[in-house]
Amino acid sequence: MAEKVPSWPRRGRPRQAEVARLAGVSQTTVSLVLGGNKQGIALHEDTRARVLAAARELGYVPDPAARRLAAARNNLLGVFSFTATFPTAVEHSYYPFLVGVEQEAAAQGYDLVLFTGSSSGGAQAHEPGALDRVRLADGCLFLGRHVPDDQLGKLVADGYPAVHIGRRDEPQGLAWVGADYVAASAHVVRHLTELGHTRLLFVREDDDALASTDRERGFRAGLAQYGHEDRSDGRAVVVRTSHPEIDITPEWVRTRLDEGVTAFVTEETDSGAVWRALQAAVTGAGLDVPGDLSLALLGSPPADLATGQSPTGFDVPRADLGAAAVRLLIAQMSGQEHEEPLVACAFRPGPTTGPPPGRAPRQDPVAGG
Amino acid sequence: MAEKVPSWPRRGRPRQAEVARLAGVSQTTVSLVLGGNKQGIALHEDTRARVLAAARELGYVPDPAARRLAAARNNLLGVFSFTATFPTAVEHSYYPFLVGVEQEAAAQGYDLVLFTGSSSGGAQAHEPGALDRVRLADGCLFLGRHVPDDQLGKLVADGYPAVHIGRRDEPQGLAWVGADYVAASAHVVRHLTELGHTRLLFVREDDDALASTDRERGFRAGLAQYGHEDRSDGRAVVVRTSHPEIDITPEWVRTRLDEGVTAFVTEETDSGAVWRALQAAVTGAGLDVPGDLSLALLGSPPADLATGQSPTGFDVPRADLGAAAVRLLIAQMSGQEHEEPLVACAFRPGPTTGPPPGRAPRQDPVAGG
DNA sequence: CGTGGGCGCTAATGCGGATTAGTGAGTAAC
DNA sequence: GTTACTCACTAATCCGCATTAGCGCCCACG
Repeated sequence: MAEKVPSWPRRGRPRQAEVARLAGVSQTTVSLVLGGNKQGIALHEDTRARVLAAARELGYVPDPAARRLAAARNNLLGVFSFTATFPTAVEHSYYPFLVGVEQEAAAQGYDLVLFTGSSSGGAQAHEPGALDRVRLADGCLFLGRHVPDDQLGKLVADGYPAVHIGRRDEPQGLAWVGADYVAASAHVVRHLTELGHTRLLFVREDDDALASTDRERGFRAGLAQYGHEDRSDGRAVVVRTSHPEIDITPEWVRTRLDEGVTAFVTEETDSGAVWRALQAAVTGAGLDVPGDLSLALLGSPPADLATGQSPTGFDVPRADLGAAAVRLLIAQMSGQEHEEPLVACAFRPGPTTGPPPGRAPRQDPVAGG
Repeated sequence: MAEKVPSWPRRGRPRQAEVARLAGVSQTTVSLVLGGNKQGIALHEDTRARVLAAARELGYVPDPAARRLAAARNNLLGVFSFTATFPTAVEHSYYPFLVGVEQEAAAQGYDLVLFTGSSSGGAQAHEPGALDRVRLADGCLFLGRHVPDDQLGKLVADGYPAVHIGRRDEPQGLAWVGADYVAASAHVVRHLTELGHTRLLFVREDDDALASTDRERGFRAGLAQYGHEDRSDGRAVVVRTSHPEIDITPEWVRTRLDEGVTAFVTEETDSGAVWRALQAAVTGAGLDVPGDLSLALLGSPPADLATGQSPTGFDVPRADLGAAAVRLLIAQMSGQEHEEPLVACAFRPGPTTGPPPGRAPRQDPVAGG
């Protein structure tokens, strides 16, 4: 009869038992010696040396699986995203986050496990139980808004360490890290104010993502803080549009300018539609930026427009967010309390803003700055 | 006395034993049901259902380490790169490969474990044993030329499933997948031949990377195959330069043209120096492409020049390579023999090639095509 | 009315290493 | 010459799961 011979592990790689035999000691002793004997058990120096020699001679390497089984942890952090983590379409890529995640994870001695919504032989993330796979890791990071609430909630309720990248309210108790859009947006308002602008207009798409809402809040807060409130005459400071390419025409822009608006602020979105429309309209109207008006973008321009110099605005520190998420997750795993979940965005000076027409930039610092 | 309670794992994560208790069966039965009962042991359908329900309710997920220890598989594929997997500098990014790796792995029901050279609490990849971490996964993909040979060789010798992305000779017996530069380069020669070019010049940097060597081989093979051999008068068909920006001047290009060269072929490199120099020289000489001469690039242009339309040449199918690597790895894990390790490059028509000056493109297919 | 044979399920064991509770030998103390 | 302790090391267990041998039970067959 054929011997039953396991395909892989039995080949070559020596066990502690083999080392023990060669050194003339027990497996326990080998484990002790190679494990550094943290429990301080008395061991003769000669024995130690013999074991070490034997291990070296056989080329012993511990089996990580066995080690982790015994140690009850695997030094693995999960990263789960509903969509492919590495989509072909670059604009939806999580890559920038992963840069930070990987660095921080590596620094903390963790490896990463990538779970994708479509993995596990066709199981989709919305199927019940699809998220359970992540339990394989010591803790898990979640990206994207499509992760199903109920399943995530269950993990959290079980006390499984989980951190969402991006602000998220839904599953109660879910930890998250997010960019401080409010402060960053207010900063842009401050910048424009310092340049001398007195009437700013925020143009946003008509959806209610938290990221959009936060930016609007920051914009309004900035207006209030930097003294735009009193100059307002009741006209809207924020406009919404669901069809930027239709609504935002050269005429529309001209009309706004006639009303006294000198600076337009808009936000980064998946499509970048508003930013595109605004640029097209301004160009179409034959206007000069920043000569005739200033433009600011709360976030980064769409990838396909990112070739030249970026417009004034701020950068979402995606790598920092990833790193912060890892730190928060690890803190959570070791039972520590939350760190600060908000990460500051970096203000980005740019060529699209300048003093309003016929006005020199203010030299004095704005109040409340 | 205080109960002995391990910090994390005992929390939340259910064991088969818990599932068994809930379902009112033994741990063995749970293992059988969840493991797909490959041994064909008779199990009542009701029992099966109860176990499944219990497992779902508890959110059971197998411990990969335990699974691996007991059965030697955990549906995890490793991805190891010496440098950070997500480097900040995009040009060295493994991203394109990962796109394919992730897709194929997901399709095959595997999750990915990312190992990095700098992980594991500061252990560096050149330290002995640094690569052993990958043994947690069922098999591992390796990227980059800096993976230490000796350690990789040891894994391979141990029969650990490993596949290198990119051709690699060094550790004996290491499987790899690579792009078929030879065929693709020959194809470019064919294309130029069909356009009517009779004297082609291959300009390459002075290094001996396998990728470069293969392209030259393909170029030469193409010359032979498409009938350039007999038209040769002994002049070099390949030139090497270690300082492209110095050697390749407008005058140099003019001289080559005077010698009868009508098409220049060069290759993708990290820096893209030859391609840059060639473009600069052609522009400097006031020559028109493809009116006065044709240019072809064996690979992709450097990222910063990739804005417009890409030159004639071919694309390295990085995503396909990643996917092929996964397939090869899985085949290896299941004991099957090697698949074809070479992946075809896609010929990329482009605006930089056309008929040579004063000559209409050939209408008849070339011989041997 | 044995008994052979599914059927449905479980006890027992092992994977490789970490940990805990000892065990035996030697020495010191009373 | 017991008792008391150290010292140096090991037997036994456990981690979580997969696998194997085998145990009752019920039915059919002779």
